Amino acid sequence: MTIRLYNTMTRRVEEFQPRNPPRVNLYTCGPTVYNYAHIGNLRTYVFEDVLVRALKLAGFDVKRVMNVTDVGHLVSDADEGEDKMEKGARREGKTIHEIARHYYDAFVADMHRLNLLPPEQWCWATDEIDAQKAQVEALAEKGFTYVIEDGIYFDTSKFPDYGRLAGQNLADLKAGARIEPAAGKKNPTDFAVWKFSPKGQQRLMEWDNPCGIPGKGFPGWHIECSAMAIKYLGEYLDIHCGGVDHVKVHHSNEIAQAEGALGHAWCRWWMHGEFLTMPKDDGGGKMSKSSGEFLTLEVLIRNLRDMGFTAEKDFNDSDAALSYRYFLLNAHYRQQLTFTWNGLAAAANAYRNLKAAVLNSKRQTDASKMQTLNSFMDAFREAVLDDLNMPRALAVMWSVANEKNNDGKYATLLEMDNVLGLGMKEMKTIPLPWREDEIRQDMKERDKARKARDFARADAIRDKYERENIKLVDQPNGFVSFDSTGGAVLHIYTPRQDEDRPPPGTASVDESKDADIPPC
RNA sequence: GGCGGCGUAGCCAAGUGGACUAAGGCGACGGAUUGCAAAUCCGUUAUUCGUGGGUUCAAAUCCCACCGCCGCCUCCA
Repeated sequence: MTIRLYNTMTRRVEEFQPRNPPRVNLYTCGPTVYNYAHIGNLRTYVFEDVLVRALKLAGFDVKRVMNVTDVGHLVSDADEGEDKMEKGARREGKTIHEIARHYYDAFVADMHRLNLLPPEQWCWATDEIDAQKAQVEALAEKGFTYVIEDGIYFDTSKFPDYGRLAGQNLADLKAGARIEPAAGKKNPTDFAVWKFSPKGQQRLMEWDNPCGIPGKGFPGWHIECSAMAIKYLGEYLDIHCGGVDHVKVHHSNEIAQAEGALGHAWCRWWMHGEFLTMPKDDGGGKMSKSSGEFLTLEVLIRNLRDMGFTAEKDFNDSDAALSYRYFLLNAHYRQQLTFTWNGLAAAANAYRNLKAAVLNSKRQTDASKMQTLNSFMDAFREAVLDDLNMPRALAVMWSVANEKNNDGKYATLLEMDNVLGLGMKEMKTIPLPWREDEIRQDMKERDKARKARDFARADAIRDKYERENIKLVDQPNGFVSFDSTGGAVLHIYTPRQDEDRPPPGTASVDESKDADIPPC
C-alpha cells in the first residue's frame, strides 16, 4: 500500500517513501510547557496522531520523537522579552521545574482523553543541553555563525537555500519584513542559536556558554528541535511535523541548523497542520497561547456537559473529548477550521450516533463473524492514504454504520477506528445486573401487561429497571432495548412475542461508563 | 505593503476538468411506530457550487476581473 502525503517542501501531494522502509523516522514539535495546551494546539496533535495511524495502516513502522520545551523561548524575537518558562514560574510562584511538570502532565492527560498515541520517545530540552551546545559548536566550526553582544547568531546568508521551505528567498523576506531587524544582526532572517544571559541578571536557568565563550547563557529558540531530532533519530529524518506557523521561521531555521551542522540534506518530508480559528463574533482569528486567552479541552468538556450532553444522553467526559476529535476529523488537516460551539455540538451528536451504531452492530454480531468488509475497507484506505482525507474516511465509516446487513459490520467499524481513534474498541461487553432468564421473564411479563393494557404493571417493571439506572426502550420490531439514564446504553434483544428469537447473553456498553452499571 | 489560502444546502464539510443527475454528518420537515415516553426506521431537504466574463465537446473544478473572509510576514500549533 502506498500513502500519498502533502509535502510543504515541494508544495505537492506525493507518494511517500521513507529512507529505510518500513521504518519511518518522525519528529513532531511538542508543547512549550508554560501553560495549558489550547484546542488549537491540540488540533495539530490530532493531525499528527492520524498521520501516525495512517502510516501504520500503510504498513510502516513509525518511530516518533516529540520534544517538551521547558526552556529558552522568549516572548518576542526582539532583544527584549521574557523567557516564557520564567514568566510562568513567576506568575504562579513556583519553580520552573514544577511549572514544566504540571503542564506536561496536563498535556499528557489531554493526549489520553483525545486518544492520541504517545510518541516512542519524549525528550526534554533541558535534558539535552549538551547536544544543543554541540550543534552550536559544529555550526561555529563550519563558519555559519557570528557572535554579537547578546548571543551567537546563525548567518542565513551563508546558507544559500535558506527560506526554501517557506518558498521565499532572502530578498523577499527582507522586502516583506514588518519589523526592524535586531541590532547587530547581519540579515533580518538571522537568528540566535545561543543567547547570553543578560548582564548583571541572574536567570533561573542558564548554562556555560559553548565555543569557549566565558559566561553563561541558554539555547536559542530553534536549536533544540534540530539537535534532539538528530540525537534520537539520526542524521536522516523522514518526516517533520508541526503547525503551519512553523513553516517560515522555526522550521526554516531548523533546516539551516541541521543541514549546516550535518553538511548534507536532512529531512525530506515536511507536513503542517492548519490553524483552528475562532469566529469573528467570538474574538476572531486564531487562538494565541501567549496572549493567555484561549480555550482548553477542559473548558470544552465542561461546556458540552452544560449543553446537556451528559446523564440523559449516553455521554460522559471522555465522549466530550472525543467529540472534539470527531469535530476535527470532519475537516481536512490542511484546511483552516473555525471553531464554534454549534459545530462542536453537531459533532457531539454525530459522535454519539456513530457510537450507537457501533454498539448496535456489536450486539448483533457473534464472535465468529469478525471478518471485515473488503469493499468498504478499500474505500476507507483509499481516503486515508490520500493525504489523510479523514472527512471522506468518516463518510465511508458512516456508510458501513448505515449498512443494513450486519455481517462483518462490527469488525469493519473497529478496523476503521484504528485510524480514526474514536474509542470504539473500548466499548466492552459487560454482564447485565440480573440473570438473563430473569430479564426475559420480566420482558415477557411486561409485554403481556401491555397487551392487556395493564399499564400500571408494565410501568412497575420499567421502574424496576429505572431504579438500576437502566431505561427500557421499546422498538417497533418487537424488541426491547435497555438504555441507562446514567449515561450508559445497554442493548439487549428480548423477544416480545416470538420467543424463538435467541437473546444474546450480554449487553454492550461503553466500559468507561460501567460505574453506572451494577455488576452481576 | 509582500506572500499564501478560502468562499459548495439552515450549519460543518468532501469533491478541484467528463459515472457531480454534487459524498458524509448535524439540524429541520413529512411519514411509520407508540398506552405514555424516548428511541428507532423510511422519506424529503443544493437543477446548483461568492459574482460577472472567458477557455472547452464538457467546469464546482482551468483563466481573468470583482466582492467577501482568513492566515503568515512577531513568540505561536
